[in-house]
Amino acid sequence: MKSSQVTIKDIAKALGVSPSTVSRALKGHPDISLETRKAVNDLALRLKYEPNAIALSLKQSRSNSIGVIIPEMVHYFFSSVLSGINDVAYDAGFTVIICQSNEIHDREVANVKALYSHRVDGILISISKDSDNFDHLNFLMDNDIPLVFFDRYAQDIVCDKVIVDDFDAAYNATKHLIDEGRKRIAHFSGPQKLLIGRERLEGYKKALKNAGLPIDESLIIHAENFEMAREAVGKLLELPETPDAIFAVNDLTAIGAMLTLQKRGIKIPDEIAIVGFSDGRFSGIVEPNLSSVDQHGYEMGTAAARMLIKRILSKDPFYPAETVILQSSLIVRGSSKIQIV
Amino acid sequence: MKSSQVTIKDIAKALGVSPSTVSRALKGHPDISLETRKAVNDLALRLKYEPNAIALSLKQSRSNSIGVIIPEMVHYFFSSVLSGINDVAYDAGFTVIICQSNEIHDREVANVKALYSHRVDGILISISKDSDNFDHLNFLMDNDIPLVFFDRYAQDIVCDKVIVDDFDAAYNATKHLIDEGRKRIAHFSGPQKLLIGRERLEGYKKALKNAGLPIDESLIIHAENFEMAREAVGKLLELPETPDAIFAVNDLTAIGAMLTLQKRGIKIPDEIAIVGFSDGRFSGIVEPNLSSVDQHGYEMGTAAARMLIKRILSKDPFYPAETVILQSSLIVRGSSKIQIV
DNA sequence: TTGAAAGCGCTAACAT
DNA sequence: ATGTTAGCGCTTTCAA
Repeated sequence: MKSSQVTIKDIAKALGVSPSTVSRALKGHPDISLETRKAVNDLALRLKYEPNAIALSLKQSRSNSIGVIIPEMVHYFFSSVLSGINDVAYDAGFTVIICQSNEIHDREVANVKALYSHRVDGILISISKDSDNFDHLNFLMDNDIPLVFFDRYAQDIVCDKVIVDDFDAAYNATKHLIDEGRKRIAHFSGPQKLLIGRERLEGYKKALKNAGLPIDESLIIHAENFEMAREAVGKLLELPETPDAIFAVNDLTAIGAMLTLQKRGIKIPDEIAIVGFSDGRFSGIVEPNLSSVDQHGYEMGTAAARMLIKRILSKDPFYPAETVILQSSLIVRGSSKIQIV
Repeated sequence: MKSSQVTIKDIAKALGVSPSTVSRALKGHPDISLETRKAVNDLALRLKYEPNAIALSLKQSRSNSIGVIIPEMVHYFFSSVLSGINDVAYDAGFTVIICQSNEIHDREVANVKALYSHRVDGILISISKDSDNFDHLNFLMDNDIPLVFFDRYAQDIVCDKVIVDDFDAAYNATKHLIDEGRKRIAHFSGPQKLLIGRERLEGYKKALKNAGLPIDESLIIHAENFEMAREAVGKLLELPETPDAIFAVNDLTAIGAMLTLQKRGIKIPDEIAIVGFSDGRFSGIVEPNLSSVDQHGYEMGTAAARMLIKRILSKDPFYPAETVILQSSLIVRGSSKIQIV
């Protein structure tokens, strides 16, 4: 069977009616007689007719598709977000076109163009690290393509966004350690160029301040990957007064710290408690299990997709931009809480 | 600026020429005078004209987009594949519509319909676990939509596929352990319902046989997750003769085994060597680092996308289905090789 | 060198 | 209850 794909015309011709009749019958228009309706639908089924979404899009200037631009998809957090977006879009009858900027600004610009060319009804974007020119996003705004940021956003552009409260999350993680009786809490900090790095550091400081604990700069060490964490642990242990807890900017550094400490015979959490910040699902593979902040990537995806679709369907062009701040949750596991047996 | 999006007509009107002239000028058609060409292109730039891909698709019955159906995207291997697909598609000027079947057959069917409706030029699919009816895929074949399987495929459908040689990978991993002088090698096996589970088990057995080693069923334990691995280690250690190596069906179980063994004071790799099978990037976070099989997800994605695009662009409907078998590579790290210092 | 016209598949206002 | 027509944005044959 090499039939070029079956169209409304084919059905019309076969039944000796006009294309418009078929179109109406297919969508159960009440004007059409039950008889014709049945004939049309039966034949459509037999011929496996599927509507041509392209033609529909052109006609209605609405493609029922949304675009997503993401820096990098091989990443637990981002792929979770994508998954959430996909599920919501699917339920709402939208298809999702996903572009990967690979953290390259020019590619992000090209992605925007491609999505615009395909006349997506809206775009979800997490901007790439090296983006500082946002002409491409302003172009979308000028052309009334709804835009929603998730996780990373451009400060100058007024539109919907979904972000996580990193400050709050760091504050809570640190406070948890304080509540557990820790007094000298170290922080492995992330890149201070990135907002998340700064926010997490600030949340940590705030928690100390609130608890009346001193901020000791020698306890704050930049360590954003596994190897740096191992070195950082070395530095900490050389300190005249060693810490009794570590709040790490991500799970990888937390685990790096744990393993290094354990190798030196230091008991976790008894001597040093540890809390990470979730990039993945590492928490279960260390002993004791790692306490960590869950960033709810999937929920971020669903929230962002819902906002976008709401805006697409809204007729009101003036309904104001919203910001959703997702709370992350601290999952307390064995690495930070001494078991009372 | 609320301009509804600028079209060729707008440019034509503004310049007092016909739409066809604009169309031709835009693509540098030699018939059009240099003067007109320049005028058109300048104005297009000024007006930020972007071609309407929808209209183009309708006209040419070619959408320049491909669909991907994937069981689950929050997964290191699958997201790597997606990343590879995306990069190749991007370079070839195709957009990618990604659908997630969530391992649900009905959803996979719905995904196929949606992609067909959008008249994608071809589809890449890794079928969901519970699929045994393939009418939806045959429908695509009947309608001349090129199909390429990656990783998981339907045996009854003749078309391009890209798969990994799990048998071979398992064989090599086991052989490596044998070459390292191991004699009693255990296997943590995966679900035997899945092809990969069976293939990996068979590869393991074949390596033993080839080396003249006995196959001891008490050394083969079903263990597909972290918890099961811990229990499996318990069973192994109760054996009258304990193993001197473990080949695990995935990294998670390998790490579960490692940590449990280490807790019991067993030295790795000295007393027991371990090799995993890569689901992610866990290998670096244990000490010693985990030897593991790299499945090259990204390369699978690029290979599959290239096959599909080649077929889309090919004019020859008879060019026969191909199967690409990707070799995976064993990455030997500390968990299976005793360092000569 | 340029324009007019038709058509991709579908829908909707306007007939009848 | 159904048909006719026009048009979404673009390309392309044919004509001028």
